[in-house]
Amino acid sequence: MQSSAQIIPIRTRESTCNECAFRAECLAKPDDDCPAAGLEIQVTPRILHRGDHLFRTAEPFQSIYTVRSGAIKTYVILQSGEEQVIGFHTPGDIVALDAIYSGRYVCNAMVLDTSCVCPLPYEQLCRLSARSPEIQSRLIQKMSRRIVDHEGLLLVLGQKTAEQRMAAFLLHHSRKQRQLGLSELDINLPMSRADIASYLALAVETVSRVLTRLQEAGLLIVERSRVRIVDLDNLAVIAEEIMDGGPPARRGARGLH
Amino acid sequence: MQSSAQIIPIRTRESTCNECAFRAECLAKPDDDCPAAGLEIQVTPRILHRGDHLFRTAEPFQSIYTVRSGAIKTYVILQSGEEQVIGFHTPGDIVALDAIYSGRYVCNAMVLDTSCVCPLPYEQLCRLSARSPEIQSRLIQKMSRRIVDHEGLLLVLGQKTAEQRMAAFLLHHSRKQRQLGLSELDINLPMSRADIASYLALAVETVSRVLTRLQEAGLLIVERSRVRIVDLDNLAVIAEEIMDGGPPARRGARGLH
DNA sequence: ATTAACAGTTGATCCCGATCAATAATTGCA
DNA sequence: TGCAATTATTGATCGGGATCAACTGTTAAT
Repeated sequence: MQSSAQIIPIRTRESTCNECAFRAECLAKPDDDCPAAGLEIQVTPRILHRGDHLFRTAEPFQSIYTVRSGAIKTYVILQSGEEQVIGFHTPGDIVALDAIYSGRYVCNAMVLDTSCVCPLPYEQLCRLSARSPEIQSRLIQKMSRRIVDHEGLLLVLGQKTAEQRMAAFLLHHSRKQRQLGLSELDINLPMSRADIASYLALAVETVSRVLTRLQEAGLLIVERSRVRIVDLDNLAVIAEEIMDGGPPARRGARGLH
Repeated sequence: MQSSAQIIPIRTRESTCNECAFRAECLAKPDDDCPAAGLEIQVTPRILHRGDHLFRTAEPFQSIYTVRSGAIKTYVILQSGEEQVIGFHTPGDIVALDAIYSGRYVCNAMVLDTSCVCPLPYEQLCRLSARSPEIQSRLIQKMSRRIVDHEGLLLVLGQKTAEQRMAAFLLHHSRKQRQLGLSELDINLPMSRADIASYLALAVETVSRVLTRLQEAGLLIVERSRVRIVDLDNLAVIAEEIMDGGPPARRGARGLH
């Protein structure tokens, strides 16, 4: 369990690990029989700042990244030259799950707000997860979650009005913040209106108008890159509860109980 | 390597396995040292017919399914009572990857055309994949692929016109058929216009009109549930190449070589 | 064959959100 | 601190696709 030289246990000594995607593996039993004990992986957390790129399209795929703090957007450049936002990633999310398939990054990943990420070299992660059913299960769980989220987003983009999309978007962030133990009413939006518009498939003007309308309706208060939710219930009514499939899980399916 | 009683090797004796998602594991070296040799899992292929349900929303999650032949649609019922199609699944696809996260099926899965599927009990698959890096890698690969596909679809729904969506849809099926060794110009569409409309977030009338328009433009010939592509290149120009991330892969990332 | 139920096509109208245009507020930099 | 550049908001117009409506195959049951 002793780590030598540059190789340190996945339970890195850096920062709190509270929101690390692999927290349960590393911290569930903080001091003794951690499931990953004895399994080693090189994890060196990185701090990045607004505007930094984590990786860019077509670069060879090396690592996936767990977001520990901050916010990251992924996007592609369309042949028209304009940027298309694919997703926003906050603490607990894993970035670059879509790169595994092709072996190269298919998005650009740009930091929106000072962030801490843990690069997990994919080759090493594979070996680790081959030896630890918990970690294997957790990775698959995260990927399944991403698929569920995408399906929810597909419904939003396909069937919902501008107001419903915005409501669903805010609600989604509200729930994520609650999961992280933060306020569910005080939403921080580190991305620009243009980013939100692109992500929700709306025009920037529409995003602006809808926010104004929701504010006039007394559902929320908009203040630059922060939104205070006043009436969460009615916001949920507008969104009509289609994003997010439901609460976490029951049977984690990590090997038979 | 001998299988006893009901437990048979994953390399099932049924049908050809040509399009089985785990084909490479089972058939790469057909007779001797198959990577899954010695690892056992209960696989009993099932035949289903048009209208049959593979599973329904909220049923407890037991198995994921690999599609070996036929076609299956997944859908949910919205609170409005109307059906929303989530996806179409053809040979080589895995159904129910989104159920892993929550431990219950989040979609209904209905058979569109006589199909053969292999139920893979998830618990068993986990144990198997914990012992076989190849199978673990292959499952993760499939999940990553699904995420990539969803991202492509998000772009289509978010940014493309009715004509572009239809073109992208047909192109997607064309490519899938080519991968399966079938004609890339003679597309079979076992789903109804309503299914296509729901999936592409269009009205049924629009699907009809767009198909007519594409036919009048000489790009294809529509004959009820079959579409003959006449001008594949220009169809691709219309779709503007955004669905599908690109060709398969280079480094499969199955343990470092 | 008859007919009912359904699936698909075609036509006419309308509306949500895109686009164009102008202004206002922020941010960054000298 | 002020000016330039960027980002956000508000207003006016327009159009793609939804919706409503009518009609035309297709299939299946008797």
